[in-house]
Amino acid sequence: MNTQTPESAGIVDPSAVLDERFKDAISSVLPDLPREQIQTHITPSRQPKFGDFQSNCAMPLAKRFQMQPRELAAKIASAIDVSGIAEPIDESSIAGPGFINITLLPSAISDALGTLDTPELGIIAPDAPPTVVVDLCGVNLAKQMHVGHLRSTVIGDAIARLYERLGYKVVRQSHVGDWGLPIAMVVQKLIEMEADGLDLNLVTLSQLNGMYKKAQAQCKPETRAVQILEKVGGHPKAMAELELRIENASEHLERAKARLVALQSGDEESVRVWQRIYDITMGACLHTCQRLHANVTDEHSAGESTYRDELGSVVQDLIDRNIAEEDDGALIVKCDGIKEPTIIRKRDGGYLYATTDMAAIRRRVQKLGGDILVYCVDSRQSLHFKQVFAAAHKAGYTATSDGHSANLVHAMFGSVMGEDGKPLKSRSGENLNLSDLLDEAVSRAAATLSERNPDIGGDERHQIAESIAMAAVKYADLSIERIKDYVFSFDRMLAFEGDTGPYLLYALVRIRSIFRKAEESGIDTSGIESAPFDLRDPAEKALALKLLRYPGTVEGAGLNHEPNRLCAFAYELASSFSSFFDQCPVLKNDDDALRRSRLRLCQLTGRVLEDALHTLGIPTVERM
RNA sequence: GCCCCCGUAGCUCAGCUGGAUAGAGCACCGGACUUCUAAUCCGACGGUCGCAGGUUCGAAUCCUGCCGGGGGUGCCA
Repeated sequence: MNTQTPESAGIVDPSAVLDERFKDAISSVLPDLPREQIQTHITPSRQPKFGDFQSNCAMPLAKRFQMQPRELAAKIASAIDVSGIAEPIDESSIAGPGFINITLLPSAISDALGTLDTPELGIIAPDAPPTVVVDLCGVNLAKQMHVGHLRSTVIGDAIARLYERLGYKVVRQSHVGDWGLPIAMVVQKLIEMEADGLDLNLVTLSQLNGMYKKAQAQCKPETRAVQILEKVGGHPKAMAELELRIENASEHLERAKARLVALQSGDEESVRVWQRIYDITMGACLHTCQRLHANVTDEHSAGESTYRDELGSVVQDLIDRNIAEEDDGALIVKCDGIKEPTIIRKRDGGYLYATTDMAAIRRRVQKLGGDILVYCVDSRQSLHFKQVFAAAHKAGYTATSDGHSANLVHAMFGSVMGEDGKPLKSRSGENLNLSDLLDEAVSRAAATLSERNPDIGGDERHQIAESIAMAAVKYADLSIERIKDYVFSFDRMLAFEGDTGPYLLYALVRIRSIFRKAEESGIDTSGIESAPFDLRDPAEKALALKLLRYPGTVEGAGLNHEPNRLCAFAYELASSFSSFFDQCPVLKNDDDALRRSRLRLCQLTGRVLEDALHTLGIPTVERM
């Protein structure tokens, strides 16, 4: 009953076949219309009563050729040959203003599922895969990761994984903030503390973070306070105290500036301390990335410091070719359509982050071979990237080796908000530390787990809780539209019910449980991957149709840099499976052929769900 | 001032290149566990898609204006 007919063998996506058949039909009805101009507008139907797919081609075509839409639809219906793929299409298939409803043949769905059921799950890599450089994570030296880094890391990694899944060549780049005055302040501070007996080998990132803040405070003159005091008339003692602090601040600042010069010129002691700061910071941050199941490692780190020898040549190059011009002592690049010029060198001769980003674009295109550059960075940087992208285009830094221009994308994202609607902060008003936040998610997950499933204990319980927590946090972050601010809520993301990471893991756990159970009961599952499909129940048909949308969804999510599309798919798939699980007995089924069909459907669903989760960077568990 | 982003059910969010009666989850109400993990399933309730125009067979989606919220805006990153 499931023999693949020659004409339907090899169908991955039925809508692709329907697309061809509709093009044939439309060509015969409208011979003057060039085939490559035909748009068949085939989409999955929203409601089962409208069939499985529909074509909305008749309305726009009728308009173009000044015909009645329903009349044209009728002509297409009588001309089309859907043999081997769908139920015959006739007048009764036409609905509303001219929708043509299509119901697939059961055999066509089965065949398509069979074609999907391969190691690559219907996703075919391009012959000549382009290179994508993904900018993500972007931690700063001497600072702990906070919620701001969560999104860049999680979304950036998901975008990278999507491209990898599509077969593109992916290069991750973490633009580490490891250069400049703030770092020099910490270096200076650390050198002073070391002189007082501090052992650098025992310093933690948390301590560095404190020093960073302290150093910044020490270098920040409180001139504003003096102005106010002068205005309202302050106590002489307070004035004296403040003036002393300003004096101290400028001393601290001078020492920091001197330290920066020393560091930049390669002074041995400065570099030694800087390296220690680097190691401490990256050790902790990369560990957090690992915990998040984000593929960000040492080899992906491309700190600002690595560009230090390129900044001068970039600036000189822009001057030589008259791309940049001097303005009020600064060096700027003007770009059409952007009012604000891009400043690439300050009046005092110093370089800015735009300069570094110009060098980074040049390296990423010309050295790393990037055809697409994706920046997964906060939306507040949108003007900056607009400027830098335009300046890089103007300078020709986006020219690829094959003569094309690289595509530069700012995959921006919104802020993480607290449940009060304000940016998420700790009780004391500081940025929320990311590893603390993850710890809390884990302990909440562990509490729920021991309540739901007390049988799981010890080490396994901890590991499962860790995975559930990461799945919850990451799914919450990935499943909403990137650009929007989102409200962070432990209660919602770890909820017992609903559209959450745990729900997806649970669906997978149930699938795995079926196979464990089958083994326990001695049910033979060997060769299940070639069992014929029998999709007699509406729930299994719905599940099958959902599965067929996987390759297209991954492509759409990847090329548009929108992981939330794949999240939505994963949720819908898990949901379809849950309905199926509820309505279609698998193991407790007397019909051996049907049981094998359903086992294969479970297996395929499990593979697709697992693949989707892996592509999103969400860990899975065996049981929960 | 100028520029960018957002505004969909009480709450949190979907809605792919304009397509049928705008969909989920939470909350609330009613059902389903001697049955493959009920962190589940099924049903009910719930919306002037910020407002007003425009484009057209058709607009949450595209265009213009306005209102509300957020962000950015020449020498920090």
